Amino acid sequence: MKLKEAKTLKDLAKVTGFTESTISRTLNGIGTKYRISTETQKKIIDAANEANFKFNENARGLRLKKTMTVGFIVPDISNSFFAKMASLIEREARLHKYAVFLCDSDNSTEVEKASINLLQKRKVDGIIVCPIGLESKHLQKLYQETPLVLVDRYFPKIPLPFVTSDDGLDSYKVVQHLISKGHSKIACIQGVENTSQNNMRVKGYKNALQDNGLAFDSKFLMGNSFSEKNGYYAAQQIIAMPKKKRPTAIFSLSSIITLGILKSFTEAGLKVPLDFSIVSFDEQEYSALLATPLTTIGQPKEEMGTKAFQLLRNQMESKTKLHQEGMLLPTRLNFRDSIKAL
Amino acid sequence: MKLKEAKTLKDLAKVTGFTESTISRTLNGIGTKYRISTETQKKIIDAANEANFKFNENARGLRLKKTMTVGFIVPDISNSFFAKMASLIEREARLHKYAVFLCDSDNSTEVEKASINLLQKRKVDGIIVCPIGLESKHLQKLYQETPLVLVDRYFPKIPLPFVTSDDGLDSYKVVQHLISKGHSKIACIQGVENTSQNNMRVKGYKNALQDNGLAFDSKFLMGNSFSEKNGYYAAQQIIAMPKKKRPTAIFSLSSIITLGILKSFTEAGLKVPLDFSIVSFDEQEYSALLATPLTTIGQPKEEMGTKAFQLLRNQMESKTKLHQEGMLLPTRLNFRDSIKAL
DNA sequence: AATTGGAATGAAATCGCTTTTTTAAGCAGC
DNA sequence: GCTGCTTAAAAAAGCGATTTCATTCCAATT
Repeated sequence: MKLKEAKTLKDLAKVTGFTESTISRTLNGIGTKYRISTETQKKIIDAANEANFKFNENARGLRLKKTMTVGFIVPDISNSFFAKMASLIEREARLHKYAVFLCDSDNSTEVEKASINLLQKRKVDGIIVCPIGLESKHLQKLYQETPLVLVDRYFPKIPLPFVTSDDGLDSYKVVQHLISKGHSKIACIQGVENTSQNNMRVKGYKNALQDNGLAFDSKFLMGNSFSEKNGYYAAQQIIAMPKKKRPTAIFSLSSIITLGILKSFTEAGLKVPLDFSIVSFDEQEYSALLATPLTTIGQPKEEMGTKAFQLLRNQMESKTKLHQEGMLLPTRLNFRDSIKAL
Repeated sequence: MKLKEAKTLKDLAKVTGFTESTISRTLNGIGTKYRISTETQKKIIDAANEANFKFNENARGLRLKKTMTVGFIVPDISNSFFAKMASLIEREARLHKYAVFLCDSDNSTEVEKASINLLQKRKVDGIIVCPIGLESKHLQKLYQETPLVLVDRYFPKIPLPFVTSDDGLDSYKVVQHLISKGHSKIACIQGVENTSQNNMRVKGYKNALQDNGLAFDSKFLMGNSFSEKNGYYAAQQIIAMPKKKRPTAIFSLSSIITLGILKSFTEAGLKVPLDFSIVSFDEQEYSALLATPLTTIGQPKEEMGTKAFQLLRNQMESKTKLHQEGMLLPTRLNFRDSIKAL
């Protein structure tokens, strides 16, 4: 065996004449602790460098029962909201020597479950999941076995650690703002009903109406998914309403929905805020550059990613379950030109 | 040991009274081939289900020398261009039972190298990388050892498999279009110089100028990174030029750069296409909805992701190196209102 | 002279799985 | 009664690490 071909500790042992244990200790930096002479250590380290030796992390993981890997499950990684979070989770993981498995649950609870299964088979040390949000049993079960943190969406009544933004507050504020500008017929185009984030936003919307003496009109709470199509069709419905009865303002619960709404308006030749005022959740790089700069509620995606990994790391490294409720980070309101005073 | 606590083959062996080999064979679906009686198999399968048994894929990977994992290295996952590709790579991988390690190289060749190292230690079966693009030696070395496919950026003179888009053609066409509309002073705001994609685009730009009898003016080839800042500052420079000498049209080599340009214009109170005509690389969901709907050259990101994984799978499963040059997929020109006829 | 103790390594078990090699039992054939 | 063939399953080796427990050598102590 030539030195340059040494791929494993065994190979290195054969070539250098020392045993696997000695080499393992040396390369793991605990040689001195085990009284391996400086001379021997130098020989081993030189040989390892020469051979461009790399540990097999799978074998280590097997032996150590710690793989230094985590999983991140998202509904749709092509959505820039999740991509931004992924970016910071990956970075944080990298800085702490963890590798990240990316799983796209494709907006399906079934795929989400399959992804969890996959990650467990791979013995990840922890999992961050942005759940679809309609079911939680499988997540509770998961939490019995593996460190877990939820991001963005969570389950208010279920004790699982989470990091998300406190969407209700600015939802309330922005709807109040619309009202103060003279709007009384305000539509809300929502995403997936009964998910935590949707609920918080809708609650803010309803409370603002109520506190200002406006009746909630269920016709004006529209839509059913965080998709462009949803916004597109809801906007068409709104356009089709009799002019006197239709809303003058729209509160859109996600940037993707907003794109659909805007597309619909563009096709119909309608202008913002001339024909409709718009407020949208989720600030994007382009929000200020659209035909009409949008008033938005921005979420701290980056911070959410960072914090989520930190919470996960706490669990992974302390081996204790966190029974804290989780973290609610503040959102940020960006006022722009998409609101008309009536 | 209780059945429900059985986590390993050994545990299952203890509980059922059969040996690990028999159980392994049964659960891997090759029991019959090894003449394990139907009765025994049923007992084993029932026990495994009852225990909710999951194979340890790390141990399997170690033994089989095949981990069913791949790595995907991108310069910046928060960039929606790469996120879209990631989405399809993940999907394709999932359908073929591979798990995906996501590595963000943070636009740094050093991190790219570290990521490769990490993936090799984890014994991935293959790697897809969108390289930073200035260095290729480490990739050539990698290709000696691991199946590899490059996406988006590649190295024209180096025989590594790649999938990318043929950006020169539409670059040429769109610049020609600008010229036909009367523009003769056309700036090009580029990304990272000497990367394949940048080169192709610039080449298209220069060729179009030349073929139309226009001299290439190096003052008009500006910028140095695929970032918003780059677009922002380049646009400021353009604005600062004496009005008679400054370009009337801008060819931006990425959507991120374009956002910077638009921000700059907005701040200066300049309008597209009134003050400047713009053409941008990379179609986005919002391209048609901006203050002025943009003329763009769209790349087939999804197809690139899919094809990249397919090419990788070919290598992983045939164990033969591909010495084909790679794939160049066509781009798509979307004409919109951001060009003024002079 | 025998024992002790520290320094420098080595041997062997183990992690959870797959696979090659063996074994054991039952029955047919001579 | 022995050989030889099936059938059914067990035993053991090995993947590449880590770690507990030994071993060897030699100087110092009793």
